[in-house]
Order: sequence, then C-alpha cells, then structure tokens
Amino acid sequence: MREPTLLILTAMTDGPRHGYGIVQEVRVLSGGQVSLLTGTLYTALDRLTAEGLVEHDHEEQVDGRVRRYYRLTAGGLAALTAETARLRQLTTAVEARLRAVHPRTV
Amino acid sequence: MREPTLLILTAMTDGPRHGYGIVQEVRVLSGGQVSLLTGTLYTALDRLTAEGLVEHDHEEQVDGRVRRYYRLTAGGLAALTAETARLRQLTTAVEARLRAVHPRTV
DNA sequence: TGACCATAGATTGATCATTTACATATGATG
DNA sequence: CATCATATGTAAATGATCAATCTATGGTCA
Repeated sequence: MREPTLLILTAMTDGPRHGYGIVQEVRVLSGGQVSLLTGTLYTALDRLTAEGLVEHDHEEQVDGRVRRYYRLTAGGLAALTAETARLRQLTTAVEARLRAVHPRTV
Repeated sequence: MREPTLLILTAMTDGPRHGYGIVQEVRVLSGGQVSLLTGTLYTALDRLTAEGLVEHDHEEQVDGRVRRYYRLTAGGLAALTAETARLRQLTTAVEARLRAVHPRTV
C-alpha cells in the first residue's frame, strides 16, 4: 500500500467522506504536507472500491453540486490497521539502525 | 521514496555492501519479511547512484565471482534520515486517528 | 462585471518504481 | 546429478501516482 492510499483510508476512519472532503482531511492529518491530486484520489477510490476496502455510501446535493460519499468497510479498516502496524515496525527498525551507527543524525 | 528503496539505503548505513549482501541484510532488518528481488535491487542501485544517494565503493573477487560494493553518500544518509522522520510522523498521525475512532483495533 | 479562487466532480496520458521473468555462472550439498 | 546459495544483471509488464485538462457553481475582490 502506497502513501496516498494509506492517507485516503485514514481520512475515512471517522465516518463517510466525499472526494473533496478526503482531500481536505488528508491535508489536515498529514500536517499540511500532502495535498492529494484528483487523479490520484478518484482512481484510488475506484480501485479501493473494487478491492472491497471502501464502498459507496450516499449522495448529497449541495448548491447544485453533487457530493458522493464513500465509507471504509470492515476489511478496509483491517487493512489500514495491519498496514500501519507494519509501517511502525519498519520505521522502528530503520531508526534503531540509524541510532546504532550514526547517533548524532537521529 | 518507496519501501524497497528505504531498506536498500538502510542496509548500507553500517558500511559498504555488495548487491547480494544488501539482499541478505534487508531480510534481517525487516524481520524476515522482505526479500528483495534482483530486478528491484540492481535497478534501484543504478537509480540511487544517478541521484547521488549511493556511490560505487570497491570490487572484490571471491571464488571466481565479482562482488561490487556500494556505499551510502552523505546525501544518501541525509535523505534516509529525513524520510524516516517523515514516515514516523505519518505513522504516528494515522495511529492517533485509529486510536481515537476505533480504540480496540489498535 | 469580469477575473479569480474554493468547492466538487471526473478523465486521460505520462512517468516512475517495482515486479515478474529471464539469463549467466560458480561452489557446495544431498 | 540436481538443486541450492551465492553473485551479477536485463527486459517486459504491471500498478500507482502525477500532471494536465475539463466541466460547473458560488463567492470575493478590484
């Protein structure tokens, strides 16, 4: 799982969100570092839907614009949790190595 | 930076290593989870050399086989350190979110 | 009032890293 | 005599992301 995918899933943990809402939420939770491109977002949502990690929720009409909401499935939450644990383990291992060899750089 | 790349750089933090040595080291430091494929390794080494994160060290002849050693440059170490810090920050943010919303799953 | 920005959706072609598969070669193990 | 561990690499395919573009509404500012 790549980074944008991880962040997209994370943005849906607290409930369904529509595309633009995911873009904004990812910006917030990444500390302003990641601004998803729409090309990344919508193709990822299609892919994740096909994989069963995400599914359609409902649609809204706001000011003449459609809002399409997506939600995380149980499988999506499980995948996100597993991936995060794997990532933490990896990060910890790399940091341990850096500390051991180059104590001042970490 | 993708995961295999991160691990390849990490495997060279304690000194120069040759290709196959990197494969073995990555297996160890990933807790046996990642076995680099040679296609990934050698194309990554070429790319990282072109980017200046890695450079050629020396060559050895062992049992009629060549061993080509690579080492991390100062820029490579800096990039690895920065990437690891970024990854930790990201992982922490995602975990915080998971804990806040689904306390039992983390 | 006309330009621009934020919001909201989406598609297309290009790029890049990785994977898969292939190719070659030696020495040790069973 | 086959297979595995060691050791190097290349070429084609896949997959995810990026860059660019498009449509459309409502609000702000000069």
